[in-house]
Amino acid sequence: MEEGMKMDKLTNTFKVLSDDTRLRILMLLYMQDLCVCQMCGILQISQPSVSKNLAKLRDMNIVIDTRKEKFIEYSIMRDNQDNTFLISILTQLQDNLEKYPVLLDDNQRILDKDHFLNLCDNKSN
Amino acid sequence: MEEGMKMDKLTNTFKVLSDDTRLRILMLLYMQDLCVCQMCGILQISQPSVSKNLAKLRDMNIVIDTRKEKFIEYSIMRDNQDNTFLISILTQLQDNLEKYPVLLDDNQRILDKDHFLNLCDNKSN
DNA sequence: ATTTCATATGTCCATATGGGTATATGTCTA
DNA sequence: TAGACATATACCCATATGGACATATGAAAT
Repeated sequence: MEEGMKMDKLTNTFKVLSDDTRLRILMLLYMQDLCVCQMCGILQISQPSVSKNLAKLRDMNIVIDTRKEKFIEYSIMRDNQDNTFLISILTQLQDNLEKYPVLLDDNQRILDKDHFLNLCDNKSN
Repeated sequence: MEEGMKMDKLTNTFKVLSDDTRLRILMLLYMQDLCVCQMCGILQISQPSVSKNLAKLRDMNIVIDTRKEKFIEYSIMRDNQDNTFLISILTQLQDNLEKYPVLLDDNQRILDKDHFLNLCDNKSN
C-alpha cells in the first residue's frame, strides 16, 4: 500500500540489521516469540543491552511487546507492511542458516529457552 | 566456497547498505560501470564524499577501479563470492525500483551520464 | 617540463552508536 | 503492604561515522 518509500526508511532497515546483537535478536524472534530473559540466556547478552535493543525495535514498530504474567514477550510485527522487506531478508538468512554459524548456534540454543526463565539475575548476565 | 560466514561479514554487508550515499552509489554501479565525476553529477554529491565512499567499498573488495584514459571507472566485483548476498539485495531493490523514488530518479539521471564528464570542477559539487 | 584535470586523501567537527553500571518501574507474590 | 522479580531507563564513556574544506597525487595534454 506504500506508494513510494522514503530513502531513509530503506537505509534504516539496513541499519537495524547492521548490529550483531539486533540481528541475532531478530533472528530469534523470527523463529518464535520470546521474553527478554529468554533472549538474554540464549544470546548470553546482558539484560540492559537486550532491553535497549528491543526498545529501539519497538520504537521503529518492528516488534511489539505483550505481558505474559511475569514476563514480557516480544514478537515481530508481521502485519506491518513497512516490515515486509526486513522480514524477507530474515527469511533469506533463515534459508541459509548453515552459512552463519553464530545464528545457527543461537537457533540451537532456542531449545533451552525454558531453562532461562527465572534466571534473569541482572548480575552475571 | 565459504564454509561458514563470520557474523561481522554479514553485518558489514548491512552496514555498507545503511548509508544513503553508498546505497545510491552501489545502485548506480549495479546498473553500469561509471567514473567518479559521473557519479558526482548524477547524485549531486561532492567529489570527496563520493571518492571516500568508493575508497571504503574498494577496501572491502566490493568494487574495483580501472583507469580509462583521464577517468577512473568503478565497477562492482561480481566475481567475488563474498559479494553474492549484497548483490542479491541490490537485485531485489532494482526489481522494486518503483518503490524507491530517490533510486528511481538516480536511475533516470544515468541517461545524462556523459553530460557530467569534464564537469568535475571540485567547487560547485 | 609545466599545466590541467580527475581523483584521492588529510584534518576537523558534529553526531550517532552501543555497552556497562546503577537505578527506576511496575507487576506479581507472600 | 512488603518484598521479589522481570524489565526499562538514565548516565557515562569510548568509538565510529560521514561530510566539508583544503590539499596532495598522478596521469594526460600542451
